[in-house]
Amino acid sequence: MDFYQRAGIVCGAIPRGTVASYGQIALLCGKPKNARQVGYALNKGRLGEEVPAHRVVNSRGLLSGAAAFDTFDMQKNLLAGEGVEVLWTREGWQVDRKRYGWKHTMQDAEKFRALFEELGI
DNA sequence: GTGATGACATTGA
DNA sequence: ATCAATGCCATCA
Repeated sequence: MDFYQRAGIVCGAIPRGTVASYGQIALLCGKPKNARQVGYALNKGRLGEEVPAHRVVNSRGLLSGAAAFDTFDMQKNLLAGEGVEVLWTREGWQVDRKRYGWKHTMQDAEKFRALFEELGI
């Protein structure tokens, strides 16, 4: 499904040291309602090894916790390695989206849209 | 085809 | 702020 190709591209475009939400990815893929599919795609490794799946969190900045990584705290460690603060809260491992959230611009969205059209996906 | 599942999001109490 | 209820939609069984 082309949605997964798009998701792969968008995830790969998340800047180092920032995180993006599932909904944000879905939105940039042109499918605002496919947040769940983004998670599904990342889980099965459908997007390939080189895709930085650890930079994707939910709308509240919470890490998945799912063992899609080798160890449970792998995602946290990868983020910490990029300078992202990951805090242990009542909810779980969490990052401050105000500070580390990817603030994509309108131009970014347009760029992706154009790219997808060009690739026909 | 039908129904359950899920790394989600939003809304309303 | 917190929690429950809904909506969502591509996979799978």
